[in-house]
Amino acid sequence: MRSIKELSDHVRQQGGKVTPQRIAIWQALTNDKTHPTAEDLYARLTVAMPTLSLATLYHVLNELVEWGEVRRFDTGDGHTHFDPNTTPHAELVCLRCHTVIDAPKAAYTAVALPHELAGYRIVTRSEQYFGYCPACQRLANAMNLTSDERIV
Amino acid sequence: MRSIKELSDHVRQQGGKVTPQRIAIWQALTNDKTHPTAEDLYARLTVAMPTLSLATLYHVLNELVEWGEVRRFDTGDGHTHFDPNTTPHAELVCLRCHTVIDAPKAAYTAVALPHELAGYRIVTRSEQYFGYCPACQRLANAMNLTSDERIV
DNA sequence: TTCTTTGCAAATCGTTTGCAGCATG
DNA sequence: CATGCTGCAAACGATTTGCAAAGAA
Repeated sequence: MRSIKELSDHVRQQGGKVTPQRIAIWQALTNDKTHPTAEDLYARLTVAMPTLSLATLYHVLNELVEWGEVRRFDTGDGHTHFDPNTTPHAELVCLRCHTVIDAPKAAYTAVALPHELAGYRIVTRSEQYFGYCPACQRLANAMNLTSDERIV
Repeated sequence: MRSIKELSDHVRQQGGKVTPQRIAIWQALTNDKTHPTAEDLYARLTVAMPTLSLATLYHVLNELVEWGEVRRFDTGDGHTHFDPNTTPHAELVCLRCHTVIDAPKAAYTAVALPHELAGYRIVTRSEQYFGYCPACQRLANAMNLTSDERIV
């Protein structure tokens, strides 16, 4: 995601207005590596800005996604997650408990982002690895043990 | 996604049952490259199996995702899309109209899928490019022209 | 027979929308 | 001041859940 200053310029260029709500949301996302949901951000933001509405938050998030400043992705937990980190990296998502962390650098494609693909003007790229986290693997093992015991 | 036969074996190994509904859904997904939503699949399936319920479809889709046989992803249109294609490829998603197509082969990471990353047992990987499709670019251009005319 | 799965319908809940008042440029 | 933005609350709609009946193994 670009800086608050650059985003402000971008909004004004589009004939839009730089409001305290937009700035607050942009600030909350800056350097955020927690892959927050809208609810996560709302909880954080309302501490300092109690009147902020979820509707406004969604509106600002959606425009950031359309601008390619933030990526939106799905972990299977029924909540949409957002990530302002558009630098080369990949996420690691657990297929059972749906937690997300950034994948080790070695796992990410070093291929440069093309400007154009099949006539599409490319803005950003997203990469996710899906598997089972250490905790869920232990859980699965424990369940197998139980099944074995039942056989005995 | 693995073959119907392999999936049948997998279900039985887990102590599950191979039902006509599961088979029908597996068949519908086999070789599907359209990135269907649950509703898309439901419409297709109920032609031959009118009593199939959406609840069952969602249940079967969710278990396929948990097994790593199918990937679930989000295009921003409010519908979850599914893809049984777990071979190396990437999707191209329009940030404005939310359509999805497979990206050209050249755009996909040639990096082999690791079996393990940060303690996670890796099952599958997903890669998406986000940008603006030709039609939405034309739309944006048309809108800019209108603005210019307004200045005159 | 046993235990999983199905189907129906209702419930859930994340997200969007409409509109009147407000604030930015 | 003109227009875009906000907040509220209601609407929406995709997905999930509970439970009784059905059917694999």
